Amino acid sequence: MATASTKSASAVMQTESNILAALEEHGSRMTWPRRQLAKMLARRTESFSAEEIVASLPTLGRATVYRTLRLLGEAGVLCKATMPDGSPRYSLDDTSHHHHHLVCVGCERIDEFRHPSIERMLRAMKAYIGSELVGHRLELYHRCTACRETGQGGEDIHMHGTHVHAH
Amino acid sequence: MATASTKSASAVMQTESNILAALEEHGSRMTWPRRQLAKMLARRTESFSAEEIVASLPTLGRATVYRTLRLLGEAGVLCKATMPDGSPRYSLDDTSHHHHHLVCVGCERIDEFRHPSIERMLRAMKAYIGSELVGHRLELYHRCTACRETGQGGEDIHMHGTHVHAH
DNA sequence: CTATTATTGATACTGAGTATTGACAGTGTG
DNA sequence: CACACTGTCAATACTCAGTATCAATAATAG
Repeated sequence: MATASTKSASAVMQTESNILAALEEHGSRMTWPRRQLAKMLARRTESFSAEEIVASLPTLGRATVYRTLRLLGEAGVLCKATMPDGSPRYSLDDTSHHHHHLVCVGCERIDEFRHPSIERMLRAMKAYIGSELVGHRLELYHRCTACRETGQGGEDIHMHGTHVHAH
Repeated sequence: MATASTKSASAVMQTESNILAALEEHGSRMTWPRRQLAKMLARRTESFSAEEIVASLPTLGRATVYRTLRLLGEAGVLCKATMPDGSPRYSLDDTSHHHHHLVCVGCERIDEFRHPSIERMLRAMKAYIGSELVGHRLELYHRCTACRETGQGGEDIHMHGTHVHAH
């Protein structure tokens, strides 16, 4: 378990070779730009935006970065979470199983978690809604213990209609 | 209850004067552009994008449209939901109470709902997560009965890493 | 080694807004 | 009613988060 900030969520470290292996398994060719990206991503411990990656690898084209991030998502080693303001943020992780995001509004750390109460809720909703449920989106926003201690992320959460609910 | 597509969710109709009253109550001045917008929105029964409104009211500036949509959100008569692909969609509704969105992937209709199992789940998560929960985001995607009958929205839901989970 | 096919980067585009700014309009007070 | 004081306006330009196009090139299969 890599995180000290919560007792419940985990963030699986991915190594460069891990990432490349996943890509290969997913049926992608092994290219220099992809190796560059894997190397760069493996070094990151925090979440990041796509543009940060674009900027930090100026020899790669934008399209390549975005394409590869999508591939990594499909390959199950990268996830894309939505911040309270709606902006996307990526993070390396084992995304091959069903899970949800626990996002810190202070440091933007993204953890994954699972909890039976969620599956239970989804089953209840499935029964309640008359029609065919085809998907769902759930993110929980919190202030991790580290951020609470340092006072990070204490500002009001900007939810201007985006339907991020306080409480 | 306005909808026939599900038995559980409701879409409250808002009239032009309703909308303007909410704006006024929220402390906004009564201006011609806002009246235009209210009139236009009151006619819409389906969800819409901000750009659709910008295009359909060419005498108003973009900024005015976006600003006013935000105000309407704050005033509790408009909500902004996130589609499976991450794009935002607006819909008139009574958003003054805590609720979530039930979005049809066929016709993009947005309904609001509430269910005790969700509150129960959130309470459980609050206890489970060690840290301070500050917000959450939840949307359910479904195919409404009308769309199932007409075969709309049967295509695969594009969730390319956005963490919209099937099942 | 060669043919096939995936991949690349450049460029330009879309969608969804936000920032800036000078002009103008609504309103509250005298 | 006049005036000042803000709130609001439209235009413009900008950001961020991608996607589309496409000709050139690289990876791999046979």
